[in-house]
Amino acid sequence: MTPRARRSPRRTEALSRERIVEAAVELLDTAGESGLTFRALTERLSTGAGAIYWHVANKGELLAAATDAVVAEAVSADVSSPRSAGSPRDGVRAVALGLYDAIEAHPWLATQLALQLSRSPGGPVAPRIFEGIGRQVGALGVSEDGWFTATSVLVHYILGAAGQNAVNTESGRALGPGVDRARFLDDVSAQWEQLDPDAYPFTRPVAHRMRGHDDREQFLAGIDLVLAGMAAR
Amino acid sequence: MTPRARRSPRRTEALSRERIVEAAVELLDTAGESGLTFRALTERLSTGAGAIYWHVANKGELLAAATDAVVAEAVSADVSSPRSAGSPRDGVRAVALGLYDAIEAHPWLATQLALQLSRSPGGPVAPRIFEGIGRQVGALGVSEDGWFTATSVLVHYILGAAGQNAVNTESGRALGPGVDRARFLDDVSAQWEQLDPDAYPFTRPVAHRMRGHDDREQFLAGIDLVLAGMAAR
DNA sequence: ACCTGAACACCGTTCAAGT
DNA sequence: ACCTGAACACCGTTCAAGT
Repeated sequence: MTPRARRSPRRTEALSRERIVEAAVELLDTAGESGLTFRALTERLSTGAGAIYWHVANKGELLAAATDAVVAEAVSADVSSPRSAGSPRDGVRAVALGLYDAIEAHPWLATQLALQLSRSPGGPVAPRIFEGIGRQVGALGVSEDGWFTATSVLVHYILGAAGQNAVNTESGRALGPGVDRARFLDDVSAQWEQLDPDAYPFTRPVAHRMRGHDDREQFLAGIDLVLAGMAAR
Repeated sequence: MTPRARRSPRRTEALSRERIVEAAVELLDTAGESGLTFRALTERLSTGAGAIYWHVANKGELLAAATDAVVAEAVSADVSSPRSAGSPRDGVRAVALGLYDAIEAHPWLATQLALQLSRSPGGPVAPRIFEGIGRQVGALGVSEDGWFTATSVLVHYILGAAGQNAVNTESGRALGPGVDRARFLDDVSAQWEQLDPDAYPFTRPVAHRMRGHDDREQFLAGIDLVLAGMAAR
């Protein structure tokens, strides 16, 4: 927590895939998506480019590994949290908020998640999230058919909504999470309010709903809607 | 439909933003995301790089414009289609399938949509889709509160599910849409079936649901689930 | 087996110069 | 106002050479 903890990487440690992925996450967090370059990475790890390619096939694989590492932590963290000890519905909420928070903490995650899922759904990220959500949904006791559909809808909604609400500053978040976020949503709201009323008769009147606060509450309302649909089958 | 229709761009026409965007879409369709470079674009339009920069700020803006152009067509196309003349539920289905098909026809669209929405939600793409879906949802007659939430869930689900099911071959789709797609889903299914049973007790048993066919039906089942939740409020 | 780092191919963007 | 195209800065990746 000290301002300048760990400056130069300890050169004594040997290079490994884990250390490379760890450095990549740190670089993404501090310098944004455009900050992750092999040159920046070699400097941070005080090594050569070829050394990284010995452990990692290419940049795409590195980004996939970084995404998976962060998602794995986010999904597993809340599974047995005290909050999920409540109703099954609370369990779904807990995992959803875990992913929501992870995207808020790592702005690059929204984009990478979307890239990962659309470009290589066969990768490790999709089943990990699916399992995290599905585990909670399973506790609600429905048929396999309803379970699969509900979990699919929840996963896509969570990733999409959290991604769209994430402040993506490209150079890491600037101030505290609350401050930035409120201004960001205000901006989007203002832009939606300036839409042509004739072309956007439905969207314009609800633009104010994005204003300022309670995007978490709105996010959870969507989850409740899906759960209600599941119960109604 | 002839194999070699329009080879060299007619140099007589003046350059314009529309022609550039049109060429970008064609390039994305035929050569994939990595095929869209300013060099390929200048060659296709038989012009210089600076000429493009006169009409378009940078590559990001060009990709946003290409995405918006395709989405605008997809969303508007089905709004007054004969199929949406049925129940309001059919209207939602029609717009959803319109976007689904657009992503299938333009594999790069899934990625770009995700990038656009997560990186610049203030852009034109988000409200356009929101309006397209919301218009249909509005016909179902619910309170503004329920309307906003349901539309949000639907939009994210549609984009996420369609994106994940899209075959992304990076160099354009290879064969007919049906053939490729079935094999693609089979592959993903096979990979999910090889997951560790202990770590994935919920996901592995439903892997077979991705096999081969009827992903459209599964897609629509998710939409019905949301609509059921809306009615149950 | 693991690492070095110069070299290569390629890309987005700029800008002095033209019409 | 609109276009040309060479030049620049930067990037991912390779590979002969080292230990």
